[in-house]
Amino acid sequence: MSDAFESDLLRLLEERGHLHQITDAGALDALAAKQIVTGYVGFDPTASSLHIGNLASIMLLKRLQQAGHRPIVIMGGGTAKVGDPSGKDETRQLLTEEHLAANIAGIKGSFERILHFDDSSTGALLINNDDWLSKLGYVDMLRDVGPHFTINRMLTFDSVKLRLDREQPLSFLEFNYMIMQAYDFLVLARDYDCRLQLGGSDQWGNIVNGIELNRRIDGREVYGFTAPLITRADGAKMGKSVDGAIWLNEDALPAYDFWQYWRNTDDRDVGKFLRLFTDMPLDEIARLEKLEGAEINDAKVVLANEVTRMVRGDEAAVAAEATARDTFAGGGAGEDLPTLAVGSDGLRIGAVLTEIGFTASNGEAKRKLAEGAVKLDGESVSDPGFVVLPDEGSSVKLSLGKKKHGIITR
RNA sequence: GGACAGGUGGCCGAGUGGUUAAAGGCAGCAGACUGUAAAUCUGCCCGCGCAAGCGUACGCUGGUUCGAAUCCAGCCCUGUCCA
Repeated sequence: MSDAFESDLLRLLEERGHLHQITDAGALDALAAKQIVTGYVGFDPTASSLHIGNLASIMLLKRLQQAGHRPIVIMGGGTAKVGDPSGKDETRQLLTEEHLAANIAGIKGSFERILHFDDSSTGALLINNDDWLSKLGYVDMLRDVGPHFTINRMLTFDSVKLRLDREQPLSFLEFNYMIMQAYDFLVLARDYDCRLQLGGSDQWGNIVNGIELNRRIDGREVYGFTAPLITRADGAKMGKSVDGAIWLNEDALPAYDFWQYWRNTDDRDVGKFLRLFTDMPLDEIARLEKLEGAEINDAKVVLANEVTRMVRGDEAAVAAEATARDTFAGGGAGEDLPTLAVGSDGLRIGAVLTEIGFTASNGEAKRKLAEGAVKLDGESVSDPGFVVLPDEGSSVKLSLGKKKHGIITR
C-alpha cells in the first residue's frame, strides 16, 4: 500500500517502519503535503516515568515534527482516571489526583528532551485532557456525545471483545474510556485545529471513534495513524522484564542500565530498532545491519549510543559507553557502574549483592554464591560467610554472572 | 434478588484432609557453549538466618480436626444464566 507517498511525513513514517494503518491515506497524504498538520498522541500517566514501550509512540511525534508538522502530547490526566481497557487483560488500578499530578510531572521531562517546545508553528505542545474532561457535566456529555455511539458498535471493539471473550470483567467506567478519548479528539480539532491522531495499533478502535465523532458532530474530516506493535525477535514486548520496565527517566533507571538494554538487543532486531528509534540515515543502517557474527555488536553499540543520547542526553550516552568498554572489553570497572560503600567492618557478601541490587533477597544471593556466579575482582567467591572489605581507599569489582558488575568501596 | 461456576506462588494451571513451600508450563536468574546475541543443554527460582532452624503462603474471617489449599459457616469479588 506504500509506494510513493507525496508527503514527507508519510514517506518518513513508512520508510522507518512506523506505519501500520492509516484511516484515509490518500487524503492525509495530500493534506500533509500542502500544509502543516497538527497531530497528537495520548499518554496515560500511570507511572512517574514512561518506559521504552512508549518510545514508539513518542517517535511518532518526533517524526511528525521532523517532517515539519506540529506535535501535541496529550497527557491523559482525565482519561487515566477512567483507565484504558485496550490490550489489558484486567482492570487497572485507579490513581488518585495527587498521584496523577506527580506522574505527569515525572513524564514531562522525557518529552522536553525529545521534542522541541517553542512558539513556532511546529513547536510541540503538552496538554492535559483533564482540563476539559473533568469539567464535563454528565447529562450534557450524554446528550452531546451519547447519541453518536451505539452500544452495538462499542461491543465490537477489540478492547471490549477481548475482555468479554476471556470472561474478564469490564467495568462501566472502563467501557467509557473510548468515549472520553473520542471526545479528546473533538476538543483538539476544535481548539487546536488538530487533524491527526497517532498511536499504537491497539489504539485503532479508539482513534476511529474520535474520527467518527468529529465527522458527526462538527462535520470535520480528521485522520488516524497507527504504528505496529513493536515486539522483539524473541517474542517479548518492548521493555518488559521482571526487574521492571526499561524506564526513560534517569531516577527510575540509571543510564548505564538503559544503555545496556539496547546493547543487548537481539541480532535480528538491530536494523529494525535503528530505523525506528534513531535518526541514522537509512543507507547507513542498511550497512550496519548486514554485519555478521561478532561484528554486529558494533551496530548494537551504535544503537545504544543513539537511543541513550536521545532519551538521556549526550553525556549519559558517552559515559555509559565508556563504562561498558572498560568493563567488558577492558575487564576492569567503568565509572558508571553501580557502587556500594561498605563500612570499616566490611559487609557479608550476600548482603553486598542484595544492597547493590544484583539480587532480590539474601536467599537469592546465597543461591548465586552456591552456583559459582559471584566474583570479586575476577576471583570466584562461594562462601556465604565471606566478608567484603576493600583496603582503605581502594575498591574491588563485584560481578554477578557476566553482565552485572559493580564497585565496592570502603 | 435467585441458580450455577469460580477466586492457588509474576502469569497460566494441577492439586479435594497428612513427607504439599504446594505437580507441570511460561517468564526470570545463573552455569556450559558463544559475540555482553540467538538456539540448545544443566541448575536455581517465598522470606529471615553462617547454620541448625524459624516465619509466612492457596480471596477474607471464623470453625471442625492431632493435622486443611483441601471439610463447615459467614462475608467479599468475578463470570454465566434467570428475574
